[in-house]
Amino acid sequence: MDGGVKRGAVTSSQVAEHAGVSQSAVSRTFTPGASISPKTRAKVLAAAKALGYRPNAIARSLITNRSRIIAVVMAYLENLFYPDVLEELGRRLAAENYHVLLFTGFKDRDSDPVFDQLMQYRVDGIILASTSLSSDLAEECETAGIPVVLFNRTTGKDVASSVTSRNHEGGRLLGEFLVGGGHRTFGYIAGLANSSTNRDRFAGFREALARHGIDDIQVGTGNYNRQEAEAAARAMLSGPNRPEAIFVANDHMAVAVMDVARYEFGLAIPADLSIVGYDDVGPARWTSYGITSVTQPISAMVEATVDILMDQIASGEIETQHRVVPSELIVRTSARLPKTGIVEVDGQLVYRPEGLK
Amino acid sequence: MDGGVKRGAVTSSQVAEHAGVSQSAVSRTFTPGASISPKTRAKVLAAAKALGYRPNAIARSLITNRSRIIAVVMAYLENLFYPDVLEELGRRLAAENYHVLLFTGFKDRDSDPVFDQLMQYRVDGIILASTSLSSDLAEECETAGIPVVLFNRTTGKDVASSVTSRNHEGGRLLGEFLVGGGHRTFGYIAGLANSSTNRDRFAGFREALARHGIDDIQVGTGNYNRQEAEAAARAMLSGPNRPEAIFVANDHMAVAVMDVARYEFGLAIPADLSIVGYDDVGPARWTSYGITSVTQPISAMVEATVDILMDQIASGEIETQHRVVPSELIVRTSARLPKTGIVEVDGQLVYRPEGLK
DNA sequence: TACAAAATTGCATACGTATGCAAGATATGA
DNA sequence: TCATATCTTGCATACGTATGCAATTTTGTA
Repeated sequence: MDGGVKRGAVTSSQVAEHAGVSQSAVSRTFTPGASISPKTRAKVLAAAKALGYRPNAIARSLITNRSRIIAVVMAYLENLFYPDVLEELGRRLAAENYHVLLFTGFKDRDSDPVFDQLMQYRVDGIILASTSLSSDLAEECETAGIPVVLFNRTTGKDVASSVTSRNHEGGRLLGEFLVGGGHRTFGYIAGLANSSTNRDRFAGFREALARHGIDDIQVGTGNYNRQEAEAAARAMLSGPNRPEAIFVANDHMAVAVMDVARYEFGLAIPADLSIVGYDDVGPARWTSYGITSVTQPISAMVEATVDILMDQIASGEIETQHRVVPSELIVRTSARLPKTGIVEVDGQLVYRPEGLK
Repeated sequence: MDGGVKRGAVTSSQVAEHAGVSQSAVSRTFTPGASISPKTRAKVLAAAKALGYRPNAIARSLITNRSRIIAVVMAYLENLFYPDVLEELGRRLAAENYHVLLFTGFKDRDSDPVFDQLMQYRVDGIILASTSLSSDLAEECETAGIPVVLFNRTTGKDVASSVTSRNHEGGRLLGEFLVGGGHRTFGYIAGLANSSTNRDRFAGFREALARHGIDDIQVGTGNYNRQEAEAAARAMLSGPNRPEAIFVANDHMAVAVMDVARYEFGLAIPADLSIVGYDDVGPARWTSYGITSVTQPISAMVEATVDILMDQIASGEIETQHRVVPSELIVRTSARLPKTGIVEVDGQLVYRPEGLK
């Protein structure tokens, strides 16, 4: 309630006065490529240092119409895959001199107010890593000229760019791998029904099994949630026809399923039951689990995401792109092995059967 | 390169014209508590809706000198404790109508450029959850009037507010617990040497053991890093005097240590070796690990953090506060149990020995 | 040395919003 | 009904920076 007390906020005008130059000169000193002589530049820098000046990004944004802020929407971070992505995004965007405005910790259905908030900050781009985008919101971004990238998901319509890995192929590989390992009965613990990853992975899996004449797959639903996955595992394992192998739609759930199988049902893995997962996330690599899993190459996916954004921001043109990065089946100890197709790459065992691809 | 093409950015003036009122009226419509009649307010809202208007938070910040942005600095997210904190922060700050500008994915020693960046956005507050603050940076925040909270760490000097849990007491509790469990030889796998959490936890632990006449503790260093923790565990377990119990400075490392003990040394836990950790983070609760651990109450810690910030922002006065929230030793299966002191609370086993506290 | 070309500088203005102030409109009370 | 108090409203200005333009200085060339 005091108004004009000095709040330590040094302005370019103050620096200008202190250096005996115009405000323009100060601005040009901090604008790469602007026309400024080394002499005055030095004077300005000295004055800036003396006063502790930092350019005000807010004021700059107002006039340049560029905030250098990217909104990242990630409803939940429980699955370590997403923090890993976030960290890599932070790194890559910082390298481009962009910053991350993070929206997390909300229920998925409450994404509209979130969207409202991020639009108010005139972000230069939006990365959606957990929420789908309703098509009218996408349209609004389109007319507002804000590039949007769906990360690890796609929508049927061509409303926004997307970056995914080859989920269909990954599912197929896992199917081949399990059939090759001699399993005869199969289960699938699904992720969110309306997510593209879940659909694609399952479709590929089913396709592979069908190719070997297997059409019967027991299905449970975990919705990419630990507890629901545990419940689904209990139901599946206590049923009359326990499958010999289970594909769990991601590692986050697979870990939970494995604990249930081992400690609630006393099953040896992979002797009594094979489990495979997806994402190749941290815990999957830990010795206790050692989950055979399809890797989603975070670095490549993030790189593609930032690529698309930088491209669209620079050109001003928003034409949706869809990047699909390759992935690989990493072989560990949670599933019985096929006789052929396993090769060693960079010290890791990888499944690369002949004649697929 | 085109300049004035319509970029879909609707301004308050455009809304004003469309509604037949002044720009001031539009501003007042979107400013809670401003003087505006219901009639014109309705007109404005209608026009705003028709044009798809959203107030420009950037321009607003420029004049109000409030960005409603909180900078969160978290160098790495590998330890699930931090994503959990982040999610809760997102939730709590959103409730206060603040937003999170996240800085992550950088090396700890590169924090100065990070600091530079966040100061440019005139953030209303700073939460440091992974980096320590050099005292001159703290001073700069002080003079700039920006509140800073150190999360899960403190510094010796009183340079910034802090929120921690009772790390010293937690360490002591773990010591008592292990001694009560009949262990006679002890190891400690340390976190970062210069972190307050590491110092406090170890000091409490050592104090408890000393009270029982035990001064000899084998010490290895994991630096809160998985791989270093594994190496430290290997060294400690292959030494001539393998300890009966190991306190690992956080769960993130404890999980790794446990895998090494079980699968590289074939030790049964807790029969051959007891392990206790700290944080009570996700994986600690998974059946495969079941780590006996001191909980750090994320919700309470985040609440305290946001409290401090809101308080200081509202008052404009920055007097450093230090909040210490209570914690509890959660008993699971990774360590042998003492005969007394274990009680059940909300379906969880908790260690509450008599006569400590 | 003289002159053209290039580089540098300051002036003035714009970005989109909030807000003090005075004028106008409406409500209140007798 | 009128005088007074309370709301509303629009005008003008400010926030801190970037940038087109014209004026000025420096550089290059003959």
